[in-house]
Amino acid sequence: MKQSKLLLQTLRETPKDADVISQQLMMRSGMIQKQAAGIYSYFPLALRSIRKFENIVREELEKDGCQEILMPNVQPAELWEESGRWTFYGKELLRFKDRKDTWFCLGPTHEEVVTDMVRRTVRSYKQLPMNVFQIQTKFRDEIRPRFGLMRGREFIMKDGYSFHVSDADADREYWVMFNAYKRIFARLGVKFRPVEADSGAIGGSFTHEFHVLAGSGEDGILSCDTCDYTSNIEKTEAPKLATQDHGVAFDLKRDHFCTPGILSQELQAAGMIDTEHPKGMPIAQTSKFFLYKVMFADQSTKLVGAVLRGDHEVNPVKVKNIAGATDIELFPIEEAEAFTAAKSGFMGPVGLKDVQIIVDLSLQGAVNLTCGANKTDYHHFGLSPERDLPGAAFADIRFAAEWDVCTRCAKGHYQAFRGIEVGQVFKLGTKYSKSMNCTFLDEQGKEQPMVMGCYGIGVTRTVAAAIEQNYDADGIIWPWPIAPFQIHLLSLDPANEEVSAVAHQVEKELEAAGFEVLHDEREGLSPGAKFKDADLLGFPLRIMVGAKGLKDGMIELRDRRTKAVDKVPPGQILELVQNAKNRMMKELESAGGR
RNA sequence: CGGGGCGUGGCUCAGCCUGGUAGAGCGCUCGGUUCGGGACCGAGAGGUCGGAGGUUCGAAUCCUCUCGCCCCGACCA
Repeated sequence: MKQSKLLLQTLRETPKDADVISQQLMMRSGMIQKQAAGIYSYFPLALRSIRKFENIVREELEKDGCQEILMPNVQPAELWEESGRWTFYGKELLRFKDRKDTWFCLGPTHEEVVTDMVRRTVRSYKQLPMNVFQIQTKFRDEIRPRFGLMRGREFIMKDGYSFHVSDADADREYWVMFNAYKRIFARLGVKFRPVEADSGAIGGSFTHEFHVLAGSGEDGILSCDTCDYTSNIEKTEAPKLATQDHGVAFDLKRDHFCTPGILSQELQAAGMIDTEHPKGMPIAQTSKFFLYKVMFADQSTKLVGAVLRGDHEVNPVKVKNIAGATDIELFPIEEAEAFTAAKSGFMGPVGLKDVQIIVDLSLQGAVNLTCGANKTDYHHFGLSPERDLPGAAFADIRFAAEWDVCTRCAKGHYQAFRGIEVGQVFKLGTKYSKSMNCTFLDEQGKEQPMVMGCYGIGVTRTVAAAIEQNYDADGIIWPWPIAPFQIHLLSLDPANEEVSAVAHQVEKELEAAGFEVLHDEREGLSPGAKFKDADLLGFPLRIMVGAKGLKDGMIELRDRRTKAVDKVPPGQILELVQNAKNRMMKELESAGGR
């Protein structure tokens, strides 16, 4: 492919509205252009990468018997009304009317359509299980699209759905897909982790997210350094810490400490001074308190108070799940202050009415704690949650932290990573099959709802994530399997006849051997400019043909990642390229996840 | 949706405070000299200054309204 004819404009300067690396590099390298917030055009280079990744996905899914289908982007409201999501899905669902005044939406996901397809086609247990997928453009009208392809409104996604006669069979398929995803991301050549995640209010079901590891990732991940336990920090089980020795329990001393005007936990602890604590309280002997308003599926609400050790962080997702709620928000500060009759910083769990109190596990059995007195500027001392908070539940509601002991193996410690969520496997159960009446006849001739699973991969996000993990100061460093081209061939003196002849010969030879070559034969550009462009585009291998090298009968091969250069006569370049490819593919095998 | 910021040739930005009829660098075209890490000289093309209204003899500049975009907080692949 001749670069002079490629639809491409590289930029020397970073467009000002690009703020993450992948977006900056994809815009500078002419791969994408923004059309509107979160909506991009893909140029040939980008599309080549996307297609390559899609094909990896296809190949691996087809190995497990998944069938590719294509569903409509524009979906009738009827189906969404049936599942109940027309009202529940919020504003991310872009809705509009056609000329006949009928409501439609742009598909943000396809559970409704696929369930409709299957219920109209599958009648018998003999036709199950069934696993179908599509690779298609999705639209979600995100409140705040950002980070280029990482969180667009329009994006390409692989979504797959499976249908089963039983829960057990859905579980079996879940792990089949889990392993298929591991193969897919391993082939991509990126570092990744399958991560246990919060399954939300759907309840009982388990789910894994697949994360590409990158410092810029939006999600926190904790991974045990000894066993396989890896989870989203929203979900990571926090170990119960040993109860600390706070001496012999005494009664609750009300309004014991006065730390006026001091809000932060550390300063408060330091300011809690009495004759026995002239230097203030240790922070682990203080407690902190948060009031949440939780909402349930039937739209009712309730107040929940969370009590934690002063040096721990509350995890609202855990609080929400323990309360059995579908949604949670911090009780607005003014309302909370009115409710407790104390300013922020001095609220506490003692004596509150109509509040469900949940105490973190690490405070179970603790005595002589401090807590807010529900009186501005004052704290109680001597709190014993089990004694002083009747009706309180004890549960794990704190964020696990790096170096906490793993709850699964009790040996290892958590290590922290940042991740970009690129895929998810999820057991749906019968949520859609029941509401949409997607049933089959079992061996007894009895009608049963199908058990469903769903499996997503953000295709465009994955390509962006691969860049987030593979770049340097000069540009992208593509992993071989999804590089737009594998080889960048630079004619440094294209007007020189010998250079041109050799370069075209090399191009032909490599292409004949099955390699993808972009030939930069543009005239009138200095070598330096071509080098800069080549580094920016970041194909794994670069071949340089110049008059200077040919004087000695040599052309050069350079590795984008290591910058190592080999010189050979043109006749040996094919062999050298083949060796380099083999080496890179071998290195990829060790780069993947576990 | 709340808070903050920005809209000026394809890209990055100056000019705005203190109104006087639009500028630089990069990119692009043509000619010439260069040619191994973003070369140089000369000549060009390209902008209703996001949009509408207002103030004024005169608005990129001041006022009002609007649209779009970006960043920080609750959703998600």
